[in-house]
Amino acid sequence: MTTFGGIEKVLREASMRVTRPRVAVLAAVTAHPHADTETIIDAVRQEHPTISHQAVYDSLKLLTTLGLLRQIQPHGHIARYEARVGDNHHHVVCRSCGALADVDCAIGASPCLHASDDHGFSIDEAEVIYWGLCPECQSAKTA
Amino acid sequence: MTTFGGIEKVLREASMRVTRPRVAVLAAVTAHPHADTETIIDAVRQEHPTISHQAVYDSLKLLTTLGLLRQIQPHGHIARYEARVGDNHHHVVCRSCGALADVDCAIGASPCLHASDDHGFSIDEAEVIYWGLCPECQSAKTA
DNA sequence: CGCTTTATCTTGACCGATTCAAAATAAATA
DNA sequence: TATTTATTTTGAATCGGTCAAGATAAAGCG
Repeated sequence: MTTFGGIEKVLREASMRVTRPRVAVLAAVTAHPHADTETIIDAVRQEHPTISHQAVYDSLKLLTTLGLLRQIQPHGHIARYEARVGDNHHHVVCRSCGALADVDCAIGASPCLHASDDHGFSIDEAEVIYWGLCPECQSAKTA
Repeated sequence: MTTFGGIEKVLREASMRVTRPRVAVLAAVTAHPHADTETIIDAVRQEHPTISHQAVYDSLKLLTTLGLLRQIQPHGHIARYEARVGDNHHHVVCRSCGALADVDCAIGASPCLHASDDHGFSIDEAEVIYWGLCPECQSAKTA
């Protein structure tokens, strides 16, 4: 299986063990884009009821570090994860209900990647979050 | 005093009372850009030792809502505040130590404000966070 | 200016996402 | 299959931040 082979290779190259929790967490996030940690824990336990929440937290952190997952955490909301990585896309977040959707940046492949004055920082990523109201909350307000 | 008059006017226009905690919090954030809540509490208490942490939390939230303050909260870091608002600037955050600096966007006044596909959201703000390493952490790594 | 109303503050308990730590388990290697 | 040690399990702890009830003080009025 592609997903399987992918994670195995990445883990081994990083000298990390290929464990059930790690594989299950990657699968769960792939199946549930933008899910929060609790949702992922539940999804993982559908298949493997004995996996602890701690193992899920650890796996999420490791997979994020290795670049297999990406963490999204808008102000005032808990962490969410997605398996769509490396394509430089961004997110719209609803101020009212926290709904989240993917957006490709209007500018192109590397939007805003260069700051006008980087203060000596070596920048490797530009993260963009668009804030607004989702369609549901808009109509709820006018109603 | 400009700051004073400014906050009074904004609060009254919003039908909010002008209270000591609110004025003190705005002054503290102005004096300590990018400070976290605890730092602001300490600063406020230098002048007004009896102000509670709750009042500071409430004031920060209110002033942020009214647009007098802006909250910055990069992943894995606690909330910080700044009084520089309305000029559409962004931030660089150090992945290693959490250091934070202001950046004006390279693109111009309204960087990336228009998403390619907004999924029906009405977008009012595009927030950009540049991730990287600050000068200190860069030299620490090579050393 | 003192009185009334009620928004705001103080106090102190509480919450929930995440982390820590120690003992138990299982992946990798020989 | 046995050994090593990275990972996981378990369960407590941490810590920003929030909630709630009673006390206080801004704002408006006589």
